[in-house]
Amino acid sequence: MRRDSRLSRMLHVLIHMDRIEGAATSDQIAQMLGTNPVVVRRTMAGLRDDGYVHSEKGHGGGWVLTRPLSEITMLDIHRALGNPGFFAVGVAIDHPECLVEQAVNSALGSAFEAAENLLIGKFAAVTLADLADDFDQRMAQITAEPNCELT
Amino acid sequence: MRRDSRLSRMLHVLIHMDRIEGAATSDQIAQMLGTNPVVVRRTMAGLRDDGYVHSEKGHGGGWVLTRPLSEITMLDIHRALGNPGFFAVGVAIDHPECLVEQAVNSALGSAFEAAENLLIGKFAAVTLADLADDFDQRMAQITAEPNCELT
DNA sequence: ACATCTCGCAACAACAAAAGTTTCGAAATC
DNA sequence: GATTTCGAAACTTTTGTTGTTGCGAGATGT
Ligand code: FES
Ligand code: FES
Repeated sequence: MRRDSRLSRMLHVLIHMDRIEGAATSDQIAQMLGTNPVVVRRTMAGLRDDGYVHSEKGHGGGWVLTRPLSEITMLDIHRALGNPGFFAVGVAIDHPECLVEQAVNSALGSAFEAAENLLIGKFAAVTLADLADDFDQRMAQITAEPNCELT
Repeated sequence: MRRDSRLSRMLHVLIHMDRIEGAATSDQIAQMLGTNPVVVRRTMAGLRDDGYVHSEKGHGGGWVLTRPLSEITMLDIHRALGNPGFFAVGVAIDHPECLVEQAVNSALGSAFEAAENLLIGKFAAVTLADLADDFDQRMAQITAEPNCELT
């Protein structure tokens, strides 16, 4: 089953945005992500609606962060993307009145609920500033050459 | 994103199989699941390969359990279905050498790993006999009328 | 003013994965 | 030998995502 990588991509983008001068255009971001600008706008629309970024038209326009990375958690971005379900596996509801199905789905459901709560807790605990710090540490260790337009 | 409900369905089926006389045909199971026999065979093939069920051809043939429910865990069935990934959300690998991406994916990856371990632990701890017991308790509480061929 | 850049939005096309269907064959029972 | 039932391959349908195209609106530069 194909995986939704929007969260990973958006986190990546936002941290880069924090490090560059001025605005990043949808085109630049699209190239960085190996996709096209319309997809970028579609994805970032959620972040804009939730107030994490702002978009500006015209010359020198594009996307800018509207608040410091320290005030955005991974969970915030997940929510801004529409709070998509984390799981590719779920319960079947073929016979809602069947007690076997109920017993099975209750066991499955509580396991997934526990896993989801764990994920939510972990995501809420990490700000983008934490990720940026992690990046700095990695950068300090090995001085690697970034290979794309946005450094 | 569409969810894989094979695990839920197979657990449901196996517990029913334990309660009926003789073999259950792919056709019967398909009706119970609201699908068709070919899909059932496809899905159950994994369980057969891992030795949880046996299939017999010809008159009176079909599927039978090859071991007691107490010796099968939810995790066993998940594995028998090809050990599909639990998550619908995953990391993007657009620029493997980008340290920002690495930092992001490390944070995401460790969260998913923890959640997956939690799920595996929970699934391994529940046998199908446990689910059947849960069913019995539900049955004892409310005496409901089963509505399908397999009671 | 006018050209250019950039986002916003909607409609459409392309693609991929899962599920469902059809068809044939093989083995077991009646 | 007829019938039941699984096994497997090929094909179609469905569904959701992603990518594309096209037009319009707002902002900036000349
Ligand atoms: S995409 Fe992260 S360095 Fe270019
Ligand atoms: S499907 Fe569970 S009772 Fe019929």
